[in-house]
Amino acid sequence: MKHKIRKIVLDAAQKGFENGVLPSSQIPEMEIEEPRISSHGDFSTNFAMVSAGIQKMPPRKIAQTMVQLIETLGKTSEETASLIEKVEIAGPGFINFFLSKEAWHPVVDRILEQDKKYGASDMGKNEKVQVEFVSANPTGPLHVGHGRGAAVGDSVGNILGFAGFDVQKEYYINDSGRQIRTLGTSVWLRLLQKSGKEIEFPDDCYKGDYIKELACEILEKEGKGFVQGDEKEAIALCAKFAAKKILKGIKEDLSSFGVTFDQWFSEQSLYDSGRVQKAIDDFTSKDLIYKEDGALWFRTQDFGDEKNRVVVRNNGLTTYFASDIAYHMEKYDRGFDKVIDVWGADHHGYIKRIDASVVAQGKKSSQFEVILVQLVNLLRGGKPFQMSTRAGEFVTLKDIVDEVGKDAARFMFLSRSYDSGLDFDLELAKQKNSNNPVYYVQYVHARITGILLKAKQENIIQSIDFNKGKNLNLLTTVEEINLIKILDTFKANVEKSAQTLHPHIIFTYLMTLASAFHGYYNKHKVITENRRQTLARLSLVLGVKKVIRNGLALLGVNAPERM
RNA sequence: GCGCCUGUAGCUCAGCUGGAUAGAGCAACGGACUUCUAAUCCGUAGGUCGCAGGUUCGAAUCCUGCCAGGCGUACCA
Repeated sequence: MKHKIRKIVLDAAQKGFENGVLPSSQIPEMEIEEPRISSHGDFSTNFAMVSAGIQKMPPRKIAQTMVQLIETLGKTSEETASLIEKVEIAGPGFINFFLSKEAWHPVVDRILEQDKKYGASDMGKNEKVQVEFVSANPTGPLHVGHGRGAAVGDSVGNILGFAGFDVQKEYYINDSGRQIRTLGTSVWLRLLQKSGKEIEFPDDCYKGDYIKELACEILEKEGKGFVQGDEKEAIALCAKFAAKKILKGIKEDLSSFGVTFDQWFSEQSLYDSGRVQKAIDDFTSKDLIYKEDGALWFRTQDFGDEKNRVVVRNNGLTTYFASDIAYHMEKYDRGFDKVIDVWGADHHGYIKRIDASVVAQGKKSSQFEVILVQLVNLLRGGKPFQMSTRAGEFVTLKDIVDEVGKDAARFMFLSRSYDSGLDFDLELAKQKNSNNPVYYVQYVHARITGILLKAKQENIIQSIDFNKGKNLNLLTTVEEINLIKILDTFKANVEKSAQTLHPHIIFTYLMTLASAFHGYYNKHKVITENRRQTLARLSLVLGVKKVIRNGLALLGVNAPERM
């Protein structure tokens, strides 16, 4: 609807220039906005104010001229005439448009026709985008923080896909390097303890109970003789076994959280294929890497980092940064126009150096973006939930999904901007009332399904799903027009969400739509004695149902038929 | 010290590519089920948009400087 209004303004301005009532044909940046206050119309533009300088006329004078031009336009264009009820000038020079009720009715038809595609956009122009998220080390189960990252990454991927991007979701497995060796050692030591050896468990090893369980499993599988074997070999075996097992658990936990990946990418494969070495050689030949104090340094400082960073330590081992460089090179080689990494906020110090490596290989800084997800504060009944990472006790993602459910958890994670820290209250997420936003929105879907089922039972409609609106001109109450207006903005919200990479925009939108629907539901009956009006209202609520479903799908939340 | 994020109602937060009287939920108080699901709705009350300057016809929104909180500042991952 907004772009229709914009077109009318542009046409009018053009006409004004041709007629000589406006001295300039230049069109400045202007806004078409939806005023908060209904007395300011359905749409409003600041055209007159921002044109004052160009036209060398006072804003209100321009506005007056424009109103006349738009009225003239209405006389020649039937579409414009049927769209606009009246145009007013207000305040310092706002031009306010009041639309006719009929102008809104086609929106319902569009929703029913487009169904699951309603709200989709071609804004991404099929551009190839990769979203990499979670990528937790396979050294332990996923915890709450990973959950938020998973929800955000998955959702951003969905939203970008819906907005016309060609999206691939990827998980990077850190299956190489020190922490995997530490994992192996941890399991090995627990295993030795199990078999009766007195060993002090080091502080820098993983302490969770899952390590002990893994040790038991290996012991059972390999038999008692295993502890007598070569230690180095045994640790390597432990590491491999544990990492594989843990990764399997991670996959399961993510899957029950509704998150699936298009690709799981192994860090080790970058070493095996020689890509890490190739990246180092490549940068060295371009003098981007130099040797100092026995280590190899990448000149990230030349790209705005605070200091240069080590890629190969003086003991000959590569740092994670080295494989990260190779990994990001590999991503672009796969043809992605844009690469998005979702990281926990505690990693923000890494942005500059990865960005440096991206720019150093000739990509634009805008082709790489990091979504920094702020930390989660876990609460229970309003009280902070202390987690002792040192003792290896923490609340896992699985615990949360088991306790509050996938939908509630995901909705909660996506309810706020990831720029802000998030309080996640387990008690609150479990409540099945208005304290818990997920039910508020899902309830709309269930309620509407109930209405449609009843209408079908009473033979008012043949099927609870149809793709053409009926008697839409009978939708005339303020609540109905208001609902349609909200439905109309869905696509704009999807686009904004895709552009800013902020899923909570969809959350906020769904809450607004749900609130408008519940209000309507309590004020008006859908099924009434008036059959024609009933059909009109059924069309409208079916539209609401579809938009709720589409929106929830973007967040990875189910839309239940019944609750 | 430096970097990133945050500061809006008692609480949790939207709004931040500048617009006309700053919103929602929770909590508080008062109402609405003989009805298509009350997991809902309606009403009342509640704000120096951290502080101070600046840009602008117009600033919660942009700029600068402070103040406060979180996180980070390794040849760790």
